[in-house]
Amino acid sequence: MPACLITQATVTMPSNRPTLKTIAELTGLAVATVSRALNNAPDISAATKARVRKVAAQVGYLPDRAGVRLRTGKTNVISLIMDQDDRIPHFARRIIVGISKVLADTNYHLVVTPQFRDESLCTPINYILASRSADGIIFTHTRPLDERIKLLQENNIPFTTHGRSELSTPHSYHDFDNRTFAYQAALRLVSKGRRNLALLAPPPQFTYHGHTLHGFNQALYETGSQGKVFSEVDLDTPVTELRDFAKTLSTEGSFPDGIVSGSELSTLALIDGLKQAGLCPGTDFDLVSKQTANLLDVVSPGIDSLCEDLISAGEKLAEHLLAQIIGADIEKTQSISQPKPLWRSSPM
Amino acid sequence: MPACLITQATVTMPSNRPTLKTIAELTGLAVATVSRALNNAPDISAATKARVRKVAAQVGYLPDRAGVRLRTGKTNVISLIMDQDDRIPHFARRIIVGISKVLADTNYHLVVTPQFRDESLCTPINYILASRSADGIIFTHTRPLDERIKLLQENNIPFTTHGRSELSTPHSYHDFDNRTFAYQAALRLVSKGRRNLALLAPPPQFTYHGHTLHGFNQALYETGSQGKVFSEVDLDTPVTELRDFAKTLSTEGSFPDGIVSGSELSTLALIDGLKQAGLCPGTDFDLVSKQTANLLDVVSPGIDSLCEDLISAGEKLAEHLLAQIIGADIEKTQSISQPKPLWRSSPM
DNA sequence: ACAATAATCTAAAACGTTATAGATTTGAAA
DNA sequence: TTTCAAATCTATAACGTTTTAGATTATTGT
Repeated sequence: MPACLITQATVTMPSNRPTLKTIAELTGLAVATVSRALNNAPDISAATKARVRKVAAQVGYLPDRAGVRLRTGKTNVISLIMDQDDRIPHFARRIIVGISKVLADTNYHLVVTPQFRDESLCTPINYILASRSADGIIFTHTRPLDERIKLLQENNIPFTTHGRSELSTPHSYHDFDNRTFAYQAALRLVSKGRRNLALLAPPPQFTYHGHTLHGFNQALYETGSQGKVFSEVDLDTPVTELRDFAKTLSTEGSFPDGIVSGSELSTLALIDGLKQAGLCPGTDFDLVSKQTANLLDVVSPGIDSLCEDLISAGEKLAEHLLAQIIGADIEKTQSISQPKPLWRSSPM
Repeated sequence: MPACLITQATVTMPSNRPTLKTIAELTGLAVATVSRALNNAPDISAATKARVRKVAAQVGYLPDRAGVRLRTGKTNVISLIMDQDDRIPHFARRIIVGISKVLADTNYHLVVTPQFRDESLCTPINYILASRSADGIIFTHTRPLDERIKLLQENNIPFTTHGRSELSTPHSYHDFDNRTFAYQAALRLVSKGRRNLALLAPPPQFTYHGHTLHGFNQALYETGSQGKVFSEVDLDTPVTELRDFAKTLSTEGSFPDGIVSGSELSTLALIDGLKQAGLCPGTDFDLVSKQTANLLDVVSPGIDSLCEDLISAGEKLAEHLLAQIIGADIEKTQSISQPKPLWRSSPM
């Protein structure tokens, strides 16, 4: 009777998965003892712990996440809020790779919670809070007065952010030093003889907009160079639009001969537009770009760049979060990474 | 006594989260009744159901995932196996965006399970199976005789794959029609007068390697054109190496004047190399590329491309998986998407 | 009016875990 | 030997949910 077989299989499959009970029966101990042994409780003898651990390994015991979670409230989950529409296509992926690397040594799982364009920044976080579905939260694209930070702090849940805020209460973060990036980028252009600089800036709502401008302006000031921030476009401008914008640049009165660009895709778009306008990179203008993937490897002559390592950023974020969960001081869970220069010796 | 406050807060915070019990007390019904009402059981009166649902909404009830999971075994999780080292930097992200879109209407969470380079393809899957931590699994980069498929089928867990296998037992998948892609790409080159074609093929271990070659060769055969598959490089070749390879191409005896490339980053690398060798795209050679992001928007003259929509691929995969979980036929959970041509009218 | 049936609700158990409070054994001090 | 404490283990309850089997009430047919 195949129907009977199927019914039995789907309805009352005994599920041979080993539990604490399995180990308890195998060792003759109580379930509570097995639990305490595996959790290294102080009132269990070393001999018993060893025996329990051996049997647990033999039967391939893995603690049931639902059981633990129900009893303790610990989800063993960390949640990454991922923007569904992101101009930098590899950004989230690299962050995830970094997080995964760190979580691999733990029993934390990473769940990706989407942030949709049409909803409030707080929506995904409110959901996680209401459903208590994560022990900690990571989000990116931090803003100066970020409402998410206040929300998370009020609810007393561990979190860390990619990027800083300007709120007075300290919080965990990892950030790239965009001030230094823009500063060094501008200096590099000046050292190549460029004196009329321009900055393709991040969108103004993000905190690193200010950092970038600060570094750029400081370099201008220190070197006595001219420079401006493109006001018509920013790093969120679609590449085709950016390309078209670059085409019109040369017709302007004070054509910038040195450009600092905060993303490599934007850089490629600018170069393409300027080339179409008949301008040659390396001679008519120079460009220094941030680089977060290897996208600039495919353009010659080589573009000077300063690298932000997003995978290691993901690692830092995960480390900060785990540290917080086990009670570390906020101050120990803050970090800033420095840009790594990749100056090309202009081949050809 | 602040210490006391802290202790109370952390140790015995009453956790005001509403449960079935809350609703039961509020309505005067039994917990079981509330549960059955919310689950729309047939033996609960419509009036009771309405009342329970109203109160549930009022108190903001969300079922506790751990409780459900412990009782039913249903995790409400689907797991995406994500390769940690992927040549196409935005691939996983777009898939995730698509999956998230579909899962947003459900109470499924997406957990990303990393696949590390040094471990077997089966390692992440074995972990998920052993820990029963997902109701369904999605993986990508499918191979002809994919061991993961056999493993998952033996363990009777819903899964779907990006890409097909050549195994005889049918399974759920979503695939891009790479045969048609290569076929149409080659035809396009022929229509532009190119007669000596070359294919930058996918790595041979993946199923779509065969599909791509098939379509390419069919176009050669039908048009009576010459063509070859690059044997020294493939789509997994690092871009710098690919660029160097392209530089040497023109010195060969039979220089290919039409190239089919399966990824846009590879395309950019090839173009850069050929340009450095003094060859001009559009005149000395033509190129048709697959496009999965907007990377080719930043190069002029425009490159003909055929688009694969990875976000909609993610949607399809999620839909297939959810359909399977509620018991759909395998045949209904298979799909193939067609390339969307994006022929440029060669500006400039 | 009575029994049979349908409709609606409920009590209890179970999933796997850990915390609490208590039980038992061991060892040392008196 | 007795007493007390330390060391080690265990029984029980609880986390929130659903399933099962049974209880209660309302409805129907005679």
